[in-house]
Amino acid sequence: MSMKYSRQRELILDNLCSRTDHPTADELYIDLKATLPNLSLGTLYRNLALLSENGTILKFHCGTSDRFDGNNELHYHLICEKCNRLYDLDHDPLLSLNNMFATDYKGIINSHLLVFYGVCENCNCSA
Amino acid sequence: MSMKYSRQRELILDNLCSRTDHPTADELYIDLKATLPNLSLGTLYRNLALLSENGTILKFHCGTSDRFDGNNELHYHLICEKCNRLYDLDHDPLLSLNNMFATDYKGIINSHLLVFYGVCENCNCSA
DNA sequence: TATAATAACAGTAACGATTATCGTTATTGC
DNA sequence: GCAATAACGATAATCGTTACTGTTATTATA
Repeated sequence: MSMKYSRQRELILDNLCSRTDHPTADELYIDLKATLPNLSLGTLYRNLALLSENGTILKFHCGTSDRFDGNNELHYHLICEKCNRLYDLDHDPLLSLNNMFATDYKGIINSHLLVFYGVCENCNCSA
Repeated sequence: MSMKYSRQRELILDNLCSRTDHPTADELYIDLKATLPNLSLGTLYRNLALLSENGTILKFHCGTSDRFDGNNELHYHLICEKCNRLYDLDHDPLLSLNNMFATDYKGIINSHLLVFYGVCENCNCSA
């Protein structure tokens, strides 16, 4: 089942890659309505699933819903415990973590997910 | 609103702490039905929420549902990409990660979640 | 140990994010 | 062009979780 081109998928990916706020499906949907007034929420979900399954984008669960990231390179996140937003953290990828845990492990370690919990700069300053 | 004792909560916690398979609410429910035939699913969810909010247990999202861990100390997990099970990894807590990322960060970092993706020992051996 | 206050319960309805279905439309290879 | 089929829009269904309601159990106090 090879992929066929679709304008909807292209615009979904464009939109996601142009932003760094890790939107939910619904947040993307609202924004995409401007350029694709007839876009169906089902189409959005289907394409987000396709794109995350083939590794083009990242998907992870945050609060009650999924959030998406157009940057599929290994990087780290902070979830603010006050405002529940999700932020990128600027740090080199720690590939050594995989090796560190692979020692003495009889399975295979391919990748990792590292999320920090705390208070973001905004919430910390305005507190 | 102080907590009152309840037999249901005690048995829920006992059950969760006695196992290492990180059950979903539903998996716990099935097991608890043996000792608490009248247990309501709402009661189970309410108590799991209470226990995770006060730090007695850990809750995290995995696949389509939440999974719970009776071990609330900092430790790490592996999600097997073949069988989708969740395993504990035996490794010292990396408190230095918090410090490493806190440098130059103007917010606050309290804790972290580190999950590895790969293939578990079982799936790797039987492949 | 009776009583009053209220946390917790069982049962069930509601919610909401996501997925599946279905008839139609668009893309692609021949 | 044309046939095959991936993708679409619209909408119904799913399912994990939460909220509601009247009742029961715990706890502190008299």
